[in-house]
Amino acid sequence: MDIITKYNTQDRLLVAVDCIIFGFDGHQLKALLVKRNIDPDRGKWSLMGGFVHQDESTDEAAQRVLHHLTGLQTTYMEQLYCFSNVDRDPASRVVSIAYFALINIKDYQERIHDEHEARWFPLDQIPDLVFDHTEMLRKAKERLQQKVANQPIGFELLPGKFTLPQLQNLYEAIYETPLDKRNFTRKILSLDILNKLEEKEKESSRKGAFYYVFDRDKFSRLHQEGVKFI
Amino acid sequence: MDIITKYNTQDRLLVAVDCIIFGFDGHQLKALLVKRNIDPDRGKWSLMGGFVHQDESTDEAAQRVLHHLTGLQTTYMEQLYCFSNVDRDPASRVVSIAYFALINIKDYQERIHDEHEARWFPLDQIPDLVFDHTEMLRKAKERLQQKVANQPIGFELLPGKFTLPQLQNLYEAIYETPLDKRNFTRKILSLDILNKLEEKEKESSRKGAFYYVFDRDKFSRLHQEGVKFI
DNA sequence: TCAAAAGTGTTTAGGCTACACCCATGC
DNA sequence: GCATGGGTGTAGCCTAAACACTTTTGA
Repeated sequence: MDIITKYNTQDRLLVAVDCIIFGFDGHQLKALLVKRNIDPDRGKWSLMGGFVHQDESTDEAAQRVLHHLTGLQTTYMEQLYCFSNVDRDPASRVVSIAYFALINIKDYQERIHDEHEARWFPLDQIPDLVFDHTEMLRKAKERLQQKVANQPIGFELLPGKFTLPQLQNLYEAIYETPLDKRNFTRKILSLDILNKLEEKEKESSRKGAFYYVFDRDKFSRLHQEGVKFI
Repeated sequence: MDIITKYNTQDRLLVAVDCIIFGFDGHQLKALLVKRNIDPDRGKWSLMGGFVHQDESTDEAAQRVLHHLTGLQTTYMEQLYCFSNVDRDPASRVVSIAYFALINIKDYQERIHDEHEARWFPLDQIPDLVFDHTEMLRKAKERLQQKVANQPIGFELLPGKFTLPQLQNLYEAIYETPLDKRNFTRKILSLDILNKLEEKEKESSRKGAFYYVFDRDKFSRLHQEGVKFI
């Protein structure tokens, strides 16, 4: 069978991307959802998604979709899983590649609300979602937990400078479990990937907490993979 | 925009699956490759793959492809990653979902050789592969290493009964590093997921090594996820 | 009797966990 | 001066790593 026969007789499918966008407001881990504006299921909450074009990779499609929603270009983004049940979208056969993104919620909160009917939902208050998006979100949360334990991606969810209590809150939110303050501090600082600033954050306490910044150079001097974070 | 307009104006893409099939012969970890029999790159070594049909999920497509090659139905199989670079297949735009499978090499070795131009290659002697299949294999190996440390999937690569030295060989092959025999034995046995048989394997030593079998019931009494194996 | 692989315990070091009090500051 | 959250040290436990000799048996 030659190439024309083989390739041309095959089924062609709609391919989509859906983005699970996580943000952290200092207390809660949240996901960004939009109101779906096409049928079927118009008006239900949904992950942000879109179809993959002929001339772009799924990574590029996911970046395009995220950029369209948030204006962000260089967010941390990672492919999650391909969802392909035949009847996952009742309107048509659509294979969807799910991506998850981590963004710093503060910087983009307002812009998002202005431009789209989008809202941040705490992970324990997610509404019913269209199709298999609930499953996608569940899987994304799982992956985030795994990932954050071994790679310094948690910092993507925080502003450039952050306090140790904020960082601990983030890890507690991701793991859904309280952590010991002294053990947490010791372990993070012992990795030697943070730089302490002179400046203090004074909004959430009278004493104030020192700001730290993540030092990518220091980190890259560790093993690229496999460093245990928490 | 209504559903007809939205869905019908989208690009439709060829979607394929490619299977990274791992086997273990008691000493080496191997991958099953086939000679590609269509253009482009006819005659080059390749992962086993095929196009996804309109009426099947990618999981089903991967099972179909694996079954076609090996006759196996119920192998351990897991989705690996979606590869979607626009020019990954020079003949046409094809999005490929890669799967990796673990099979017991001994039971199926002859059948495979008879029916297809397929061969087992040790992982350190993989030939040039078509398209991005080298990258797929690299990623599969990485995933196997991660996975086998936390879940008892290594047993899928062994016959139903196996000796501790065989099991250790397997882990050494996957991790590409020697392990201490005493520490290995103690750790595996302490998990209490193996049953020792009376019978000994006598081919590879004069003394003989006791056979063990993996006990799925005992295992499922442990946490479903998150047990550290090695 | 020798060669070749199987089987078996102990010691040590490092990391993880649990735990409670003082500090700095704004009101 | 008091309420609030920030910051700090130690001791016990457990797990992981290092390490060498004896056993079995076929040739």
